[in-house]
Amino acid sequence: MSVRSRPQRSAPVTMRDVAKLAHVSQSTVSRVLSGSSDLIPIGDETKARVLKAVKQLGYQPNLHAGILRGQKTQLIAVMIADIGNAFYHPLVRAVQDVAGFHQYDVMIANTDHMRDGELHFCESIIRRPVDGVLMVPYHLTDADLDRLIERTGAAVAAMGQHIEHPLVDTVFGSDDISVFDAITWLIHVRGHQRIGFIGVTQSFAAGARRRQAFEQAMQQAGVTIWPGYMQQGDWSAESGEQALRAMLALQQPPTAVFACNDLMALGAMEAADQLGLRVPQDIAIVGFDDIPPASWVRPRLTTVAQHPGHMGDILARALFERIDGEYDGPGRRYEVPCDLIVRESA
Amino acid sequence: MSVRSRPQRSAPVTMRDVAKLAHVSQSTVSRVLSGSSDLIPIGDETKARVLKAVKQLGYQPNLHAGILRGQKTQLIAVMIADIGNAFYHPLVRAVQDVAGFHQYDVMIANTDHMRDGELHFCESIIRRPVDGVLMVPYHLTDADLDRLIERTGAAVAAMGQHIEHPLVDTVFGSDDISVFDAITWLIHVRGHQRIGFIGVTQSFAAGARRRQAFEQAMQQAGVTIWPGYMQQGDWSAESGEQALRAMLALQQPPTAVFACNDLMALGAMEAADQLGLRVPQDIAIVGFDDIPPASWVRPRLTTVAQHPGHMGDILARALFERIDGEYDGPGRRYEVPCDLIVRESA
DNA sequence: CGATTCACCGCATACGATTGCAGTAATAAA
DNA sequence: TTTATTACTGCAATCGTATGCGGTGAATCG
Repeated sequence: MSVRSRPQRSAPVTMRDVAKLAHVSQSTVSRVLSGSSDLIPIGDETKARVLKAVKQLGYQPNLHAGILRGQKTQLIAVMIADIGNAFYHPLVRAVQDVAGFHQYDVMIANTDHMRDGELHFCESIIRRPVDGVLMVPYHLTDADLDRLIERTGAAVAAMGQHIEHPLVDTVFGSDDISVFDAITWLIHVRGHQRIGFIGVTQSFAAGARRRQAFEQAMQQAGVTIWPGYMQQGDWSAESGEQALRAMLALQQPPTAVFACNDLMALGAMEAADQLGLRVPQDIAIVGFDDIPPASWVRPRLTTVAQHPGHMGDILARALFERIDGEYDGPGRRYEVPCDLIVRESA
Repeated sequence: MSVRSRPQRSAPVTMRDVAKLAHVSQSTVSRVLSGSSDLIPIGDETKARVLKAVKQLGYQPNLHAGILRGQKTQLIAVMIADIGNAFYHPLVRAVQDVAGFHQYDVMIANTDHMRDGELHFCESIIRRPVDGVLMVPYHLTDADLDRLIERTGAAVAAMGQHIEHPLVDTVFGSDDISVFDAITWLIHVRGHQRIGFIGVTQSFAAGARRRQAFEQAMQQAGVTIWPGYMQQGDWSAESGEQALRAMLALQQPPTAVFACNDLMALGAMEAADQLGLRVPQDIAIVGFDDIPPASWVRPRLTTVAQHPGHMGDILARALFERIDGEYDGPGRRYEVPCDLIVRESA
């Protein structure tokens, strides 16, 4: 090859170029390529000439042109909180795989758990409409989704129990049940009486739900929640570390803690280690999510497994059913159960 | 709000709608909105009417129309091997942040380390041209990149020492030097003589380079590499586990191993643990990358830190300098040094 | 042999926004 | 009063593709 030092963007190859080379009209090229030659027949010889010209010029159709004409964008958008959180990787990966199977590209945006980020995402989609949107919203309301759907006509699938829009398919884990079970297990099987909770702001629906499940489990077992036992983090490992430190500074520290996600649980383990406490003997720790590092640390983290990969797969398939027009009924709700994975940290 | 059960995608609001409402022509609306009213003046009263109509209809310009006319796509594409590998997260995140700052959306594709995947990515970009491409290619040649640039006119930035296209900006870590140093350190400071290597196929430029650095370090120190000490994985934790198992099954197993990435090193630690070996007393382990879990495991992993976030930032900034036309000279090469992080596993 | 049918192909328009060019009215200059 | 200038606005072409409609030549039918 010869690498020119400045490859002038050679004028892009269009259908007209192909047409000229094949001595046919541009419409004929279009018909040959789009397979509509079944309806409006094209001579075999002509077809061959066109195909040859296509190959010779290396013609690739320009998607943008078709999009303007109202065709499919062959693009879906994914909104998550933070690509840096391992919880989203299997989800994103599953979505990308399903999309790839359908010949679709995937746009990804982070919101950092902020409503502004989520709204900004919607604006982006209105400016650049896509065929489908797959999201993990924390703050968006059904009204926001309604606006999005009305303006863009996109199919929408979302993760989260709190989404109830009539046209949006949703998946969600049975996290409330699982939290309840995990706490109950901590009390009755492991014999803990002083249990702390590392949660997040109530503005996260998932956070509020898990906290409520925690309180219910405690109450039902007749175990009291001591002051200072309800700490708040921001989903990050660092915040988990701080939260546990705060609890351990109490006069009567808990003997076990439940963290709303693994990252915070891992941070808590770090704090325990630094304070010279043994896990689980001095302080038992239970996480939520079951991200890979949970089974790499020592002691291995006892946690509740969600199945983000599976969830992403379900969501993506549902989304493409709508995009492909195979389904257009009311929003479907898929619940995928979580599993308590008992390892060594509790 | 009222959630209709089937919000008919209300006919999208176009400039013509705005024009009609404001009793002006569509071109006038365009001029008001695109700020070109500085060159071609527009009456204040007219301008106000247009703006009011825009707000009233909630008009948002359709990006696709402008794109077809040769405007910017406001979109960049990112190609990585696997979003599931923690190494790429800071990189992707940095790119997304820089892109967001420039009001750009980001498309992401995985190649799973396969050449087919990389080529498929290029085809996608030719079909849907973007303003910029940021990639971590393992197999793509300069010729492939040349074709990509020629066909799409996109600015390209890549990670990898082996990319030398005259129009592509590149970043790369000084991984060869770091591997050399790490091995030398293992020999002279830690006193190891029997050192194993967990690498990958030679078809990965990075793999070949690190392996060569390993061999050079060994040779220069006059330490022999025993048969069976060169194992091959596929970058995954599982493969690292198997690789160490294979080495430990040798009659004379190594006392230390170097793994080409942290995932494989973590897998090796897992294997050591299962075989009842103490790290680092029985077997020392050194990784490469310094992903977060490296400092969560016990013993903490000694590893060579690359700085993917920093690299992504550099690459993204370079890319946007080209996109914005602030730079269009020859490809720049940025080297960012790696650091040996001594922790507890070696 | 004239009329109908059919196979095949091109013309022209539309999608939504930008922009060169032209046009109109009002004002300024001659 | 005529001309030149300015301030403002509209017309129409354009990007690349899909598609309704119309046209042409040949074959078939009555």
